[in-house]
Amino acid sequence: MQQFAVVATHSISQPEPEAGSATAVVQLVDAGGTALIPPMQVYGDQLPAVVAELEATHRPRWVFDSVHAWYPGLVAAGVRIERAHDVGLVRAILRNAPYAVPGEYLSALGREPDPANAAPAHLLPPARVPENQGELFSEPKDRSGALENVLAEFLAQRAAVPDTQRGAKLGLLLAAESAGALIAAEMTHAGVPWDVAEHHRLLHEALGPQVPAGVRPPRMEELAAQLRTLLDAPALNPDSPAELLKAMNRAGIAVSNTRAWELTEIKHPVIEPLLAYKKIARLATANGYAWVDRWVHGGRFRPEYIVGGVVTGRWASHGGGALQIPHQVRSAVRADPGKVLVVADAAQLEPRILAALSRDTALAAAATARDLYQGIADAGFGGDRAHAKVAMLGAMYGATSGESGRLMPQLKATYPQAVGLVEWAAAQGEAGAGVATFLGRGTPQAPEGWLKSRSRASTEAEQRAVEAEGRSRGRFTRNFIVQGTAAEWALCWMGELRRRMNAGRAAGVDTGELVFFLHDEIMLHVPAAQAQAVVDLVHESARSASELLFGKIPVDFPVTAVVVDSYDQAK
DNA sequence: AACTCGATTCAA
DNA sequence: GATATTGAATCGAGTT
Repeated sequence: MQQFAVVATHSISQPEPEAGSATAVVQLVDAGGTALIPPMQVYGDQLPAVVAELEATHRPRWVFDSVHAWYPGLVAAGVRIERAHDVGLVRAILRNAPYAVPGEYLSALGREPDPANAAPAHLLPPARVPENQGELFSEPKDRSGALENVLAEFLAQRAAVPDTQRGAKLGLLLAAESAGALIAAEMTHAGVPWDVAEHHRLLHEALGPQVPAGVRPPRMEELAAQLRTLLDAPALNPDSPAELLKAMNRAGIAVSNTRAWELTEIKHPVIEPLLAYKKIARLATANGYAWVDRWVHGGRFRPEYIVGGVVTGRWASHGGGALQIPHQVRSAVRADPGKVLVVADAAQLEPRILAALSRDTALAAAATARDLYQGIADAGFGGDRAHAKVAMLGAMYGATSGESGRLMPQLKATYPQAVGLVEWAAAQGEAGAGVATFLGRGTPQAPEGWLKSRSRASTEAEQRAVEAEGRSRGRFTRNFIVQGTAAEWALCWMGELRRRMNAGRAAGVDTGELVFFLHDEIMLHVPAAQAQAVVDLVHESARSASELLFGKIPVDFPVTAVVVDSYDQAK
């Protein structure tokens, strides 16, 4: 019989014997919500011990209003749990899930504003400060955090998942999302191993000796002086695009912006030092000494992951720019002595996802090639891989013009099912309708009055604007089904991997830690002796995730996994 | 002083 | 006339 352990700050119906001193309450229930043991009042910092005990004896699925609020404290105390249900994350999915059972719960969700449309997550106050064990589990004791309410919403959420094939997929999504929240907390706790000395060395190499904050590093200052001379602008601040643009125009360089990739086209003595300046300026401001001081502690970079933070279901992140660790500094991501990094990524995940989604047998056949784009090239582009790739990316992103747009008919002729699916998704979006991922994560509702404003446009400029907006939403829905389903695949991949690593650990093998995740790429920090075993788990998990999602279909989802000492050695 | 916005560059 | 998706983060420059 499946059991659930609900964790909350307090209980309404079971006032504490010693008022004000209990810091949490835990209730074990069955699938119908019936209590299996009396609710347990937890005092002081005893929650980790209580959770560890129940996990060992009952192995329940843990129900939290927010895993992000509760689990980091448990992980810090050395406690891990196998399964969870994150009421908040599930609420966010059900709000827009087209296959959910309509009813009172969904209606209630529909009546309140979607927080996803509110302020970005990083602007909201942090849910919890995992610094002080004593205060760790003392939330304000409002009704909304009460155990009865968490349990009631949990049961409503279970009831909202229909007992159908679609419901099974939705249930998988909800479980995977919650598992993701556990993984996110564990990864933040583990941290990316970061070699500060190596980072400082490469900064010194590129920028010159370290200077106080606010002072321009020596190599940048030298280049700035060159730029001032070459542009005959003695007061130029090259950090100001506006000033730079004016100075360049004055020097007879006809540009309308100062973007690096456009400057590469221009022949002028100033271009080379300018590009050099931009390159190291970016390094200094985004990942320089200040970045290391602020974000690397105890040899670990610990970004916070925001599960489901992107509409498509991808993760967002906060702190240190974890979604954009530049290749320039990846040599500083270095395994501890005796350990190695296992870096794995899913090769050409999104087009393979499209093949599976659309059941396009021709595209599936191309996907049996190790290099999918070469497979497409050989099938319909005369072996021209570059053309095949831009055409495919264009189909998934919604390119209408340029080379990619011109290649679209050719691609559609070869893969009518696949291209037809993304075109259908785009049409849905343009018509103001929504679409859903394979497991059933739906797009948010188009803004109120969106269609109305389309028909009400009077002037020609207004008309053009609403048409552009419609196409924009079409590109969004077109990409949503692919990016969102790819995110589901990645979530299942990690979930499967975590399960196997936990099993290994339970059997006494140190399988190391997941330390980083980025869309279709994972990094593990593992004892060198276990590297090959972990690589095997990574591959096994990918196969398992593919079957978990799609069943047995003729589409391969190969992953590459390499064992390295530092991140720059991976691909 | 704090906030907002555009420009830019980084990532998958 | 042209337009590809999703993000994070920093800076300068203008605003409140």
